Amino acid sequence: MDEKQALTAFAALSQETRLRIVRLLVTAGPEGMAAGAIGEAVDGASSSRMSFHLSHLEQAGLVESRRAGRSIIYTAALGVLSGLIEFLMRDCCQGHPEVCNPAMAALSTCCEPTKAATHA
Amino acid sequence: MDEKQALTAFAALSQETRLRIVRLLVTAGPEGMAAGAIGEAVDGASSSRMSFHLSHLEQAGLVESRRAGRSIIYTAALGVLSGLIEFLMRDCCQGHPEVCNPAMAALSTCCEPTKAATHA
DNA sequence: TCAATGTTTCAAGAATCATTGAGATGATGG
DNA sequence: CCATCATCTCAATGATTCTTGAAACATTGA
Repeated sequence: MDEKQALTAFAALSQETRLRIVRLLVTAGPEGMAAGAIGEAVDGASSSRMSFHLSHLEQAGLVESRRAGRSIIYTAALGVLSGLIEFLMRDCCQGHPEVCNPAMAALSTCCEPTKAATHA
Repeated sequence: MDEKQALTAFAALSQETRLRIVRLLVTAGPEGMAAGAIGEAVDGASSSRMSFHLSHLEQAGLVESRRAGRSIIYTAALGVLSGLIEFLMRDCCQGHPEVCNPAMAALSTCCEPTKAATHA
């Protein structure tokens, strides 16, 4: 994740509808959701508006799509999301563990403390 | 950190000059940097442009300012930054440790594995 | 092949955001 | 008090982004 990708990802996440889409898709897991279902769940938004935001997110690399019959199924790109977190943290932690440590504490509320993590 | 704050923070970080300012200030640490010095370091930008971006960042809560003589010194708001990371992670990890674990590994490159972190 | 369904594409208009330059404000030293 | 320095504010302009509605495209079932 370089600066340019991070910029694009931040821009994608800085819009209410898109942020909600991403959150929804992350919780939806690997099966993902059809564009229409996302629209209903998120906003009651028109199909063209949803399509606009979904393709914006796809350009930014935050979601992926596949066709299933007439529907197009979107899934969250978990790898890119964690890359963004990494980017933020790498930048923020340089000699300032007071940034990382609260983040680490937050992580431990949903992941087992992976103390096996190797120093890259 | 609620959705609205996160949205504002993402918007603030989605602009090249502002993202660079934040990175610069984080590495500058608690002493911070004067507006003029930030401008030179980041961009060679005009003073009014710098002021625009700095106050945008301040509104978003990502930086703080204090006056010192004629200069105004800006510092990164580390707490808000880690709050944003937390927000991203809380949302992204729900039942999907494949998002958190790489982030955790990344963290461990700059922070000691804080396995003492308590489950909130 | 036809009609229906789910989604995308396109063009136009409204809204928001970034940059510029001029001028205002506030602090300092002589 | 005046000149200077550092920064901010404001209004105008240009650029980008979001929304809307109409039309196109792709897939399915009859």
